[in-house]
Amino acid sequence: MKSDEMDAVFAALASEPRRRILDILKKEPGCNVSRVCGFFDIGRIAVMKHLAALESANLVVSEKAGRERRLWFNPVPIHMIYDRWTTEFSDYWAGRLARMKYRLENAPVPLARAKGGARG
Amino acid sequence: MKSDEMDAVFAALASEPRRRILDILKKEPGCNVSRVCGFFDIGRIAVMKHLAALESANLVVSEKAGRERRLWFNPVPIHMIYDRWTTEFSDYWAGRLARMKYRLENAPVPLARAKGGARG
DNA sequence: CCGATATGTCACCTTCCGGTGACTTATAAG
DNA sequence: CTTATAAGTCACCGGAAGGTGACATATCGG
Repeated sequence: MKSDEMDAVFAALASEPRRRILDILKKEPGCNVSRVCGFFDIGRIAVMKHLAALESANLVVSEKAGRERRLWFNPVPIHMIYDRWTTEFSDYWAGRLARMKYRLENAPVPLARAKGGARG
Repeated sequence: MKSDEMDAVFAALASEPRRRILDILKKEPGCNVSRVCGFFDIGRIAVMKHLAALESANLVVSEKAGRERRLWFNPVPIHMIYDRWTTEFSDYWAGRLARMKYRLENAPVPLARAKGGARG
């Protein structure tokens, strides 16, 4: 997966309405654009732009059926990221994570550990 | 994990320079801002803005040590998303994925099945 | 103190994003 | 044909993102 493809996927996911669209398409696979619009207060053009972002990230695929466009959620890009994370962060997931969580969540800005005690 | 926290995490990850910063901090935990800047062609202010985005997503934590600011990668938000995906997409990961991959990767825009075949 | 280094802050610019309305095209239905 | 519906395209606007330089602040070293 190339870097700009990752950009597109993460950017697409970085928006609550777009994540919601994915939920809708999971529940109603093959529904059309108007149907998706029905779940939102924003206008149709805005929804179509969100769909365009999702399609360019390959998180949504569509096919034209008559005058409608039918939409499906595509889990493949998310699965690829998931797989990558499995290997990329396996060290952290096992054991090292506990220490990090201690360091990071309990001691946000603990000034104390400056340099070698060279304080003056 | 709240929705706007997700927004922040995904938005932070939707940028190659910011993902690269995470890689740097994994390899050099505790390094300072200038050190990170050394890996980039863009200016220091731009790097600091990227760091601010990462910190606001809680993907990076820092502590002030003298005149320096030391930086660490925080895997916790990624781990939370990973865990969520495990449950959220487990249906797709198992079996249903194969069918989707067929449908989606071999037939990107298969206009052919529009009206004739009544999809299912 | 004084100079050098590391970082923080501010104003500014350009580009992209998310939203809008107006209009066009394509299909369905009569 | 006509009319209604689904979708696509275009221009526009406000605000946020990503970059810059100039300047301010804090710390280290002598």
